Amino acid sequence: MPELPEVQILVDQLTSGLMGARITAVEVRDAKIKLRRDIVGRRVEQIWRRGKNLIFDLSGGLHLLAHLRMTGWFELKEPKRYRAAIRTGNGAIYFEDARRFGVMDVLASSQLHAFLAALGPEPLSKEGPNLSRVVKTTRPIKVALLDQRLIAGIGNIYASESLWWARVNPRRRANRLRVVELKALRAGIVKSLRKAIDYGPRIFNVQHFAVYDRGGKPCLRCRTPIRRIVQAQRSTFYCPRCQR
DNA sequence: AACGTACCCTGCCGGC
DNA sequence: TGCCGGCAGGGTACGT
Repeated sequence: MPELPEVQILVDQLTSGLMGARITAVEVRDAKIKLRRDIVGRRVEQIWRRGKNLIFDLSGGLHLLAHLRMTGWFELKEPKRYRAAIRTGNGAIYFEDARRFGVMDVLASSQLHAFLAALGPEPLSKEGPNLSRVVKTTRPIKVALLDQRLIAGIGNIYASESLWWARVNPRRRANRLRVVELKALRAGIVKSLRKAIDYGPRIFNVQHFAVYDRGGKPCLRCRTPIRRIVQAQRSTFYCPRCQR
């Protein structure tokens, strides 16, 4: 599930339960997970995210980097099944991940920064979404928004959502967007991401998408049926009337 | 550079 | 009720 908003919500949840905790043990239940044991004994100093990556800063200059991919999540209470657990003085976090695509790694600071440097800008930075890399490609704007090197944190859901808010057609070539459209897109990205984050943990109990997974249903602005197309082998949803 | 395909896995859903 | 194909919000590797 997790794109930028879901990862941010998870960061907020984990921060309240884990900040300052000392890691006392590591349990790996899935051999696909390779987790260095030398994180044991270290303290969790900060939890944050970059794009869709979740980062635990540990004492002594190590970082636990996790990418949840399709189905990964961290739970504070023990789920039926989990791939790994990190135990602390007053509890544990469990890495749950049905499809087992998620990855975790322990990195030194220099390695972490090298990895993160390859990602595009943060859409929710103070300056707002920087589309300077996005507009250099001839690919359709929807496809460009999914490229984490061009802008970080937007996935298949929020790419469609952002374009709907911006009233931009997902098939438009990224490098052909006009200044007004880019301005609308920057606002649309912020709108869709912030709106999602504002739900907090309730996000999983509400259907809050404007277009995603609403093929055939009426557009919330003009009642025109939402259209589903496939771009780069993935579903795109948009309103053919609002998004010319 | 862009596009298509295959792959990594499992769970769920609709159709029969 | 049970089976089965198709599909899924992520990303990488490869060939054209």
